[in-house]
Amino acid sequence: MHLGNARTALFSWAYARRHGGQMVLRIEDTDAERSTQASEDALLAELAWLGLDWDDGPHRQSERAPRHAEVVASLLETGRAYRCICTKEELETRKQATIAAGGKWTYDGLCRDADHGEDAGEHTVRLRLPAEGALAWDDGVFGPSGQDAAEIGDRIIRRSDGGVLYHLAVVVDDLDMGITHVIRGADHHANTPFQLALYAALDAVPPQFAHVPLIVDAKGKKLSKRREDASVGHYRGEGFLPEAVLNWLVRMGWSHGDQEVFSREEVARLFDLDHVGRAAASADPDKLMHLGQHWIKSLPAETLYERMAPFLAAEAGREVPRSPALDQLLDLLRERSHTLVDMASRARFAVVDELVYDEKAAAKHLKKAADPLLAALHDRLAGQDDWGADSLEASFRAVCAEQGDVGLGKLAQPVRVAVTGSAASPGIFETLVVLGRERTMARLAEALHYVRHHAG
RNA sequence: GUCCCCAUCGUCUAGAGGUUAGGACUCAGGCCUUUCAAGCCUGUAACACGGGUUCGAUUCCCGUUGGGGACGCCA
Repeated sequence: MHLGNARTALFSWAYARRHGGQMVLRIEDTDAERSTQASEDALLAELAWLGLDWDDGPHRQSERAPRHAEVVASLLETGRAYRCICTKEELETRKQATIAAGGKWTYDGLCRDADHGEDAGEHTVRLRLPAEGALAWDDGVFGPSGQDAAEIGDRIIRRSDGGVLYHLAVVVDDLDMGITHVIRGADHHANTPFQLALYAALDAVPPQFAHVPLIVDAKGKKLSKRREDASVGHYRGEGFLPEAVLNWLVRMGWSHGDQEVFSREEVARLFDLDHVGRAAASADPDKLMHLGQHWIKSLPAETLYERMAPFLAAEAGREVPRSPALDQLLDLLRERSHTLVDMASRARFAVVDELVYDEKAAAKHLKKAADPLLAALHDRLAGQDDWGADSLEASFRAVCAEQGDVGLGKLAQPVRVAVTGSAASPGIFETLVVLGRERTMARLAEALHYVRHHAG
């Protein structure tokens, strides 16, 4: 699911929730080429992941083909639509000629009054637009909008293969499903007048339309569907929390004063079309990073474990059961992680058996100079009963004092590399507590061996 | 090309005639400190341009420029 679609879905959902309405999910799959079962499954999965639920559906537009055909037939019957036998090639030729002559092209109406019948051979069906008058509406975001009917021209509503076009299908479906509010991307703003003509031809009252500005890339261009970072699934895979992605999306184009952080519930309570802006917004990955961290920090321990479990398992190569020590570790890590992937890699040292030292970290901290410090600490801890953070700290400080009154860092860094393999981790005492006595002692011994045999 | 839309820090935005133009992200510096973060403090940084209207325009109007969208027998 594209970021733009996701945000549109979010706004629609929020609007419905805020106003006590019903959210209807309809999949517009009349283009068989682009609509696959896989794409539909992905869409539903992403919606669920974001926590956006619906009250009705999913409906598939493709299943309503008979109804669409029926409506076209009745439009033909009443003369509000007509058969057109102009071929694509003829149309293209006339269009180019018109443009070359400096004119503006809309369908020239050649078949408009020709009254072609069912026996016309291969033909399309066009909607007959009023010769004059405006097709106007009051947009929920853009305000008064509209275009003269004469500028639009009679457009095709049924292809020569009998399939119906999107514009006809949406209008019929929205009418049949009793849709009262349509919130969609601003790329549809210019399509709305034609759809209004369709409502008029059907003697129906159109719903309220609100067009939300597009999401563009860093260069200001419309997000291409081919860009992998334009999809919700991409961020999900990166380990971002759905809470973060939703928060990120809702702030593109919508604001609520100075508030930056919104839970799904708050969005449902506060969302408002009045504060949707009109300018396109570009998606800023840095902001997502920040929100990612914020939401990881905010999750309850239990939820955090549930979200982390698959990422932890991937890192460890096995299921990692929840335990008090793991919860403690996750708590230490949540402040410094932007994504679940990030956090899992930081937790790696505690869930694997074989530690691999980060090359640079080992070169810098596991040097000969660390030997006496590490050895003294190892001996001292071997005789220590209390494995609490406070006693560990006392031991560290005692070793530093007796080894020439060195700074704590001189000891802490080598130990950090020894037990986590990395030069960066949570506080060293907490880290040792989480790791437990046995593994700490083993890793200290290994590091000592490394210092004596590999270090330069 | 035609029609439509948009325009406040690099980015997301607040602002709806009178503000030291606010917040957030990013960036820089500082504090804290056993590392990495987090947190706290400070700083850099914006009303595209030109005309009006007005005692007074970021705010209203017009134009210019720039950007975007739509112009399909796609959705």
